[in-house]
Amino acid sequence: MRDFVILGSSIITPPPNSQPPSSSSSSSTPQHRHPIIKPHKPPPLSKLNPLSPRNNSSTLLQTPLKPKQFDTCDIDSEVNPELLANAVLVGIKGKNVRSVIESLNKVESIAKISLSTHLDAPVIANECRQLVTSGHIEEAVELMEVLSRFQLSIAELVQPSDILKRCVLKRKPILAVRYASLLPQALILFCQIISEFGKSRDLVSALKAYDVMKKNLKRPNMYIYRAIIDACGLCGDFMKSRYIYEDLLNQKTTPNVYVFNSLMNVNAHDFSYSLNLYQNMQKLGVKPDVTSYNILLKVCCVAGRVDLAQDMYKELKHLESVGQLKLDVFTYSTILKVFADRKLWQMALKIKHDMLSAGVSLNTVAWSSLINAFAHAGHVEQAIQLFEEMLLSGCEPNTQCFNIILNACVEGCQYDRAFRFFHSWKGNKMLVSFDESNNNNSEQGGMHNVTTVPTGVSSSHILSFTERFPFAPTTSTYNILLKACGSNYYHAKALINEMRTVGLSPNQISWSILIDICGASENVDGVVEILKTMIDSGIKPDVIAYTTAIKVCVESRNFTQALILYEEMQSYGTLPNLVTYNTLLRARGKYGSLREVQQCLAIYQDMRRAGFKPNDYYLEELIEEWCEGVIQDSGEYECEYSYNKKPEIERPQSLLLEKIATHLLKRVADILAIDVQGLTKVEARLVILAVLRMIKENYAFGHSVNDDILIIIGATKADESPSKEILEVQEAIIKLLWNELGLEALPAKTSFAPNDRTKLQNPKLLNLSLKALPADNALASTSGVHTRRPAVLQRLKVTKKSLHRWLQRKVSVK
DNA sequence: ATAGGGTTAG
Repeated sequence: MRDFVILGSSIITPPPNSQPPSSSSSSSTPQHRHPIIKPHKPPPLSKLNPLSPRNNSSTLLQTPLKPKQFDTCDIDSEVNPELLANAVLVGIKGKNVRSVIESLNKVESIAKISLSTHLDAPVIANECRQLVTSGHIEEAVELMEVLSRFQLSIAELVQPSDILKRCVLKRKPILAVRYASLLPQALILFCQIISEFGKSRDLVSALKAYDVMKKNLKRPNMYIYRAIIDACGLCGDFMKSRYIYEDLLNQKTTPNVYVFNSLMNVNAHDFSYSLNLYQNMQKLGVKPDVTSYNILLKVCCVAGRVDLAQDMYKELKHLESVGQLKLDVFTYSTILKVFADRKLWQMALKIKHDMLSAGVSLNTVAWSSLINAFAHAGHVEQAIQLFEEMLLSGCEPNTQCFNIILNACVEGCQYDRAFRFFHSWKGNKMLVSFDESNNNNSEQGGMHNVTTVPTGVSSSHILSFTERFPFAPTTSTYNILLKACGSNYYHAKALINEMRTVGLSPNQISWSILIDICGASENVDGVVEILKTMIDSGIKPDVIAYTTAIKVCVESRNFTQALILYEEMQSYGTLPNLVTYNTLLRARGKYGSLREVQQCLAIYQDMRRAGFKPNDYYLEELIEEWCEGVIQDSGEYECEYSYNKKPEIERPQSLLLEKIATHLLKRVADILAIDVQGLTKVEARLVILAVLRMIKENYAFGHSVNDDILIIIGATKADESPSKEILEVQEAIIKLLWNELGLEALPAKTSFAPNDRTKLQNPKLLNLSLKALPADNALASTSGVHTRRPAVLQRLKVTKKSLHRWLQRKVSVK
């Protein structure tokens, strides 16, 4: 490290008299007079480093290494160079690199000893290579560092890309930077180090390398900034890219257009942030280029903002017409995808026309997007026609393009046709062993005619073209084909096996589709088995796989298994998302027992805790079906469910459930009050309905209601109006009781504070309830004495009389 | 130097 810092800074701050490394006169400088190992005259970059994008690196490169100036020290300056050189070679050959390095470090100064004249460069180079290939990169780099101090050019010793790749593999960012610092093309290599770590998804190392580089760079280097920002994007850590950006701004450095483009690209999924970057860019006077606009179009695309994308496109077209900029094939491809995603095939066709009149020819990607617009819209024939047109225009299809055609067939429910294409492209080498007639009959549904009548001509036509092109199916191809299996589980399983025989492996998507297919026959056991197979084969089921499996359970009315999977996924660290919760709650109609409803409520609570917006719609449906549904067929439920059982409360930590539990555990005679304090209006509604259902069911067992029931809504300070939340809950409860259940609900005096005057003075509430609550005003105005109680309980009273009426009703009023 | 296309759950 100590050496590196010096070397690193020497790269960044060239001595005033230094020459660029590519300069042909460099060999005459005094630094380069050593005869055996060639002086610093780098070979062409392309040869030296296949990774480097350009040979002309003069703008990137700063200077050759400045030799380290050793401190004057007490080391023997009379060392015999020949002896030392010999010792070095012996040390190297004896694989004692440490001792070599130590020996060399003892040498005080190149002015006093010209060791290099005595060293045999090819031997050292060979040893260095061996050190690298045997994996001893630390020693190799250290040795090269020492050698570089003796003016020995180390550029030719080993392929830089080879060492760097090993450093990336071994996650040695600092070693990589140390090594790169020894070479004249250090800055190019710096960028490569960062991007290679990024590609191997090792952002930690990329950032370490970046930090070390930054410390040794005098000025911020835009290439390096762009590299680290892209690495953040590759590793999915867009937040890091933002910190780097802020760091730049804090240094009062203005990023260039490339850095801004990379930033926008990495943050493309955050619409407002990207737009903000674009605005800042303009504020700082950085002129956007076509790429900037292309990325902004992509931002609109991922945000699903077709409107904005269209506006932008029009604006760009205008800029083009006044000669300010030229739209390229990327621009057109992106806008094509915008339309393809929305199935706007007419608009996509218009873009194709625009391209042709602008003289921009469609490439494979543009064709693919165009075809996909038709595929998504279910227009199989047009998609295939365009595919042929593409082939005729001389554009070569690739696997993704083939996949789009296969998917077009699948989205058009022409499953058989998808398989025919697949097999013809594959040259019929691998037919899956399944009964094709069975597939035809069971999978085609209403589209059966399509697969037999008009397709023959078109398909064989395409065949004649596509035979010339290589078709290498990928996992995506097989996933599309899996969908083409419809509900034929055996066919799907055969495809999964086929994947393995062609060297592909099923991914999460493959397994999810298989789960879905298996579930079509309500085969819950099969689904559980697939999840197990998935885990055994090293693929962790993701949210979608679990949610699909849960969907199968729910649709097969196996709520218990659904809950097991729900628990299992969390124990494996896979968090349920909104879809998962909705899938579980969607099963509301399938629930009957109190316990199942409670489990459902627990899920609802989990959902809220996980930060998802409670889905009132599902919840209200749940309650309606559970509570009011029972009212409708009140004659049957006694035998169906046992209400003497104590309900099992699974999550006592949940406030809602806790409250429901407290109420439901009480015997009917004890139910005097329903406490809904701290609950939202939806939750309060739930608790009340749950208690009412309990009462109703107990009534069927012969227990009646002996008193009014109080509903405690919340506490209010004596001199203040009830909070907005309390009033909202109260309003909802009154609405529920009066309008939906036909129960009589009146404000109840509280024992804490006799003055309830403020309670119903909220105009909103008055509007809603006064006409239904004739007793209310009288009650509120009776008391005139202010007390100084700290809290007033906001309560409603449900009258015994109305409860009796409600209990005796056989059919719901709804 | 940066940017574009295909497959999964409600």
